[in-house]
Amino acid sequence: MNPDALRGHMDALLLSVLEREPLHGYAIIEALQERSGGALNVPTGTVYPALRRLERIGYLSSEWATVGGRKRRTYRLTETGRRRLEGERSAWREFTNVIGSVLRAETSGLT
Amino acid sequence: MNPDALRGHMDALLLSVLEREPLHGYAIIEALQERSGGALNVPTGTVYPALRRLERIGYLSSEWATVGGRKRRTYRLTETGRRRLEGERSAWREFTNVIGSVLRAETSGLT
DNA sequence: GTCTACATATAGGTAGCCTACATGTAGACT
DNA sequence: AGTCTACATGTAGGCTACCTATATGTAGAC
Repeated sequence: MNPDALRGHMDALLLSVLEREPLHGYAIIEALQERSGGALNVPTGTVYPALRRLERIGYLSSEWATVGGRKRRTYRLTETGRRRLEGERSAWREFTNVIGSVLRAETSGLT
Repeated sequence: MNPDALRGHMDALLLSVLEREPLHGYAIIEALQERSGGALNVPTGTVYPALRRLERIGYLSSEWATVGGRKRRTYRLTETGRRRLEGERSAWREFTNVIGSVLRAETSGLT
């Protein structure tokens, strides 16, 4: 997967994976792999800064937890984030329609 | 349309629009608008450098023409570019499948 | 004489994603 | 006791594609 292709879609992925339940960063990375059938291997250097950014702008909130002696920062969707996810979903649909309409180059207009 | 979303898909758009016939930059911009139903308004500062880049790496070739007193640089797909377009198309399908599979968050696994 | 459409081009800014590295715990295995 | 792997978070710095803004010029309409 060309890394640049993810540009501008990372937020949608992260918000989407947090929709059903709060998760910590490491678990988010695993969830992305699972849901994509192994295709998405997003590095920590991408995910952790992105989560912080999303928290900073109010789409996520986080709190620390200690599980089995290890510290986790668990992120959850805020109400704003949930609305944002809806926006991301419809933006995704529009995006695929637009690009798809160009790539599906019907050579013939009328027969 | 969020500009960042285009990242990594510009090449596919440009190659695709040149598939049926050679076009010059200005006409390419218009073709992208038409095919996308007006959604794609790609600025000249994006298109012209991208076309040069695609020529440099061998996907396009170009030649100057003068039409109605105006100079045009007309781009056409090379054989390599045509093969590349096929690659871009299948990459696009995979990309949308992967992202789509994450965004389509089926909350229930089995009923 | 001015305005719009046509037509190409580049310098410089922005920002998000990645690589590479740093840090630390827990548990298994030797 | 030492090593290795999985778990877990984080940052600094680089890359690069896309955009904004600007420059330059022709043709035709008004």
